[in-house]
Amino acid sequence: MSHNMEEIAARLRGAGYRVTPQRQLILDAVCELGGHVTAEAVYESVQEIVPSLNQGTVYRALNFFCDERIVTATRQPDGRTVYELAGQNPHHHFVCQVCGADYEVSQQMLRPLFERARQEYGFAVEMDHISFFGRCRECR
Amino acid sequence: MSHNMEEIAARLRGAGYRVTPQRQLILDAVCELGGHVTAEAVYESVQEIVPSLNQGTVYRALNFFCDERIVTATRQPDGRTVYELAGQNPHHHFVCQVCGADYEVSQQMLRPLFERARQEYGFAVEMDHISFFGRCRECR
DNA sequence: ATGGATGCAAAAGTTTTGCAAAGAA
DNA sequence: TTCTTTGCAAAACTTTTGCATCCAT
Repeated sequence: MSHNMEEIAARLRGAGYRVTPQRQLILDAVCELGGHVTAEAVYESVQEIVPSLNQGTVYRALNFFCDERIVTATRQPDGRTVYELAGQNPHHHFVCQVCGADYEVSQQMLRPLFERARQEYGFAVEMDHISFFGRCRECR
Repeated sequence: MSHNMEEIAARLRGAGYRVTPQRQLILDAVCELGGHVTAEAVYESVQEIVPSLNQGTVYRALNFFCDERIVTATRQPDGRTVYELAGQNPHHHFVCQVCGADYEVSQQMLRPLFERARQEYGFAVEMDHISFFGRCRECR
């Protein structure tokens, strides 16, 4: 998956935000590292290019991108937050707790569950990026 | 929901663990506070009875009970961990992000999803206590 | 030039841990 | 008595924040 920086940059500038080299680097890192990435991994990655780039900046940028729906954040059971480029359509994950294998799951697959939640409880699930942890075929 | 301390105590002793007043108090607190409880809330609760009881002890006891499958832990989006007495049968939650309303959801309701995960991906979901966040009927 | 973003460092918030003392079995 | 658990305090870990400076627009 990749991101179109031109388009994103235009949108951010239009909203009064600024497109800085730091933000671009950080978004590139999220993209290139792929899958679920920790803030720590992003920090280490961008620091190889610009050693002066600060951890606080990484967190602020990641939170900013989350607010702007450019990336999504997921809390893992271990307490850390992982980030991922937000695709055009929401999706979810099956993540193997043993080997880390990561299967992307379409929103459609959860629809029956969400539909039942709405019908039986009047409850609207508002999570657009759920990770289900378990074991993959190889690790069972 | 309640817990049978006699039974739990016997099992723990049988496994070589010790049943201390602190552990009993902490388990009572999880039970009486009901629903999803933070370690902080447990700490405050037990401290009213035994002011010298330490925070570290609370965390150690809660982790211990999790290991023993006597309570379950859930990471919230805000980063805190909430605990709950583990029922005899696993269940899940719909939690309203606005008012905190908490609907218990049977394992059965998630079974079709888990079944598809197994069939289509060979993936075995191993979460026995998932919280889905969203909005309840009243808060929509 | 203007005000949003960064760097730096300190702090906040939650959870863990080393160690000596206490206490359950 | 033995070995687990507690209390205490310090630390670990992730994330946030105040403020002066910098820089994208």
